[in-house]
Amino acid sequence: MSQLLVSILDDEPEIRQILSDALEDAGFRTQTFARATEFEASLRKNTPAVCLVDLSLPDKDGLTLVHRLALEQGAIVIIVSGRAQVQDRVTGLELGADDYIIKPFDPTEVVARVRAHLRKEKAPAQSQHETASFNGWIANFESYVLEDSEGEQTPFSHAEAEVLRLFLESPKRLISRAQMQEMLGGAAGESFDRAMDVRISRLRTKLKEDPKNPQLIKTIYGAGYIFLGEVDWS
Amino acid sequence: MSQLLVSILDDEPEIRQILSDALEDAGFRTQTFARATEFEASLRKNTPAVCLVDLSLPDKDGLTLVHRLALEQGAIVIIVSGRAQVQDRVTGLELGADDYIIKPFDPTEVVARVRAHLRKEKAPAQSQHETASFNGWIANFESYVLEDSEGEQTPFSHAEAEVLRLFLESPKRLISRAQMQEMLGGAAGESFDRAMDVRISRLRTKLKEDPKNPQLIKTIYGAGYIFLGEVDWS
DNA sequence: ACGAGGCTGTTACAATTCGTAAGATTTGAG
DNA sequence: CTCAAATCTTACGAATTGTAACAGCCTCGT
Repeated sequence: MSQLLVSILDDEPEIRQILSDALEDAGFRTQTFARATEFEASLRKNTPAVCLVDLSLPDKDGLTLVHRLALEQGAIVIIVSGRAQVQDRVTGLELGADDYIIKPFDPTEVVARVRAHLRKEKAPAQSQHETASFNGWIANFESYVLEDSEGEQTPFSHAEAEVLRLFLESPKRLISRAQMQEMLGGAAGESFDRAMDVRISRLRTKLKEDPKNPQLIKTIYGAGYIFLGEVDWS
Repeated sequence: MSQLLVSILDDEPEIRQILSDALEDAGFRTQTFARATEFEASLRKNTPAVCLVDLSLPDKDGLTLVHRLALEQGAIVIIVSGRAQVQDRVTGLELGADDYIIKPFDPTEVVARVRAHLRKEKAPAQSQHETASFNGWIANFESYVLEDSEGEQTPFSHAEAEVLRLFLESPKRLISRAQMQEMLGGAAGESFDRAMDVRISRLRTKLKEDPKNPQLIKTIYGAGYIFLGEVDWS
């Protein structure tokens, strides 16, 4: 159940089918939409890891949609379009798309490109930062020590560090369990979810979170977690 | 503001010139190399932000170079190749390249793609307005907390947030059940109505509404709901 | 080798969320 | 006023998440 979700927005049923089949064969979960309004509705529920969007939509301007998705929500957006002019591609990319694939396309290549973008998101630049401060805390990833505003120090483990780093690298963004699994290289399965629960629980304890009302690590029922906090790497 | 460095590795002088010109016009600094060994030597001194690499090199296997650069060093690598087969592209991307541009290319598009990859690397999140105040209440959609005029805080759930956000985005306007279903991506059917009733009921409780005479969420019998209230997003 | 201690996943159970069902209540037409 | 439809509320249960307890594993120092 925890595979990465790819949303496909295209008005042609055939295209939807081809993309959906190829991506599911490659191990992704997919959602398809024929119209932008449906797609936007789904965004309130699920956060897809990647969005494949056709620009020629019946009910909305695709470019503004891409712009909102990519720049405001930070999603990975790949335009799949029949418009092959260089100018189209350039404006698409400048408005925030991460890639621009021209129809007709080869499904294999689409899958490869989706994977390439996901890989990059997972391993952003050589993370040479080793300490981060947030809301009075200082996390040191060299010494594996967490220091609170009074200077009291608590060590944290490697497993805790993985989760904490994930949160600190993407604050104020919903992180689904599937994304965690992807980024932490967890083996698929039911047990991963429980293990992640436990890791987060232990991390919350060290961060002195009130279990009833956590301030930093928020749970979104049925969706994932959000790390709130003003993070400052140094 | 120091300019970003782009390294270009290609055995054809013309190509090097075209790419270098286009990128420098776009505000980048460039370094060009004809052979892989020179390029590798330069890596020890400078760390380019992006590498444009041709695969058909005289002195080395381009693919292993790409692999080392992208996966081990975490650099942004864009392959620029004359080999247009889908298979070439797929293996290039799978070995770690972030993009694959086919010759002949349009320099404008290359620049746009370079920019797109750089943008993604450094601009992960950008959240829009997250709090709204109305009639003495403050709703915070980051922390999922509702605060009344006395400062008392009540958490609200994700499902409640969806409804509340819908109301706050369209105050003083009739919202029909059909619209809610559309916006919230609910499955059609009788059961959706009941579920929405319950959500609204719970929301009303948290807003301390008098069931007999609600001030904020008004029911329009047979039509839908209206949210009254002076909403102010910030 | 041995045992202490820490780390981590697993299991079992508690707590929370949220939709569904069912009965109560309200609304508005006739 | 009467009644049917629409809506509200409460209670319950399935799914999801939290956490305590346990066990296996690894790393130490002795």
